[in-house]
Amino acid sequence: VSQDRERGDDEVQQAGQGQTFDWMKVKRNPPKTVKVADYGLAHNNAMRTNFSTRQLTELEKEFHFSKYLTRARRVEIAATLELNETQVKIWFQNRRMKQKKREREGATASARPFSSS
Amino acid sequence: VMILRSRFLDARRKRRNFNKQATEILNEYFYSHLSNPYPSEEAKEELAKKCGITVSQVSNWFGNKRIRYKKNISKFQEEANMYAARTAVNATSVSAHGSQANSPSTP
DNA sequence: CCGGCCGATCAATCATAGAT
DNA sequence: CATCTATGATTGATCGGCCG
Repeated sequence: VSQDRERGDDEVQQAGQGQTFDWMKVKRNPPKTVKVADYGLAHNNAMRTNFSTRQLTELEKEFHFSKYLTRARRVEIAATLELNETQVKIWFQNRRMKQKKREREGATASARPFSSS
Repeated sequence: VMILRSRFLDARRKRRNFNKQATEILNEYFYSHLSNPYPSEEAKEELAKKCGITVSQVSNWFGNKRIRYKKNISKFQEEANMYAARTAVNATSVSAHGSQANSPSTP
């Protein structure tokens, strides 16, 4: 349950009021999304890839077919969609979490008449 | 920039801001735990109940709050002082060990 | 020892509600 | 009414822990 520890050092200048705690210094390492000599999209690293509608549609289709990937399927999908195997793996990972979240929300179908102001 | 920009416009289109009271509760928790604003699952559930929102929304709120706060601390200084004064329950217990034990319990 | 998964979170961005 | 800002939600990807 712990969190990321400070990676790299830097000092966060604050107005001298509240102190600067560790969580405020947390920095994520840039993505290593190697390759994908695509057009105007993510490159070697340090960028959040924007999946195309085609890729997302295909991934959704595959997910519907099977929530989990097999090595072979992952390779196939990655090749077809011009993505890294890691990206496909992560996409399925996130997709499963999303599914779980939706189920949880749907299950908690209690009366929730909005929050009035 | 290709066409096809129409991201299946998710549900994020019809967004509703939370109550002033809900925001009040969330900020109170956030600033009274500024040393470690990471509510446990149980704490999130309690906050969700008090605020009349879902646990996911509580998570989103804290996620956004944390990121935006550290992005520009000075911008929140005023708000921080306000809530800090409002809640004297300051816990500087970020010290050693990782024993949890957060929030009360089931009411 | 390694790779995949889970759960939580980060960080950037989207789209809208609200303030000016 | 147009414009700029505050804010809730989404999501590709990271982090640490756990497991086979």
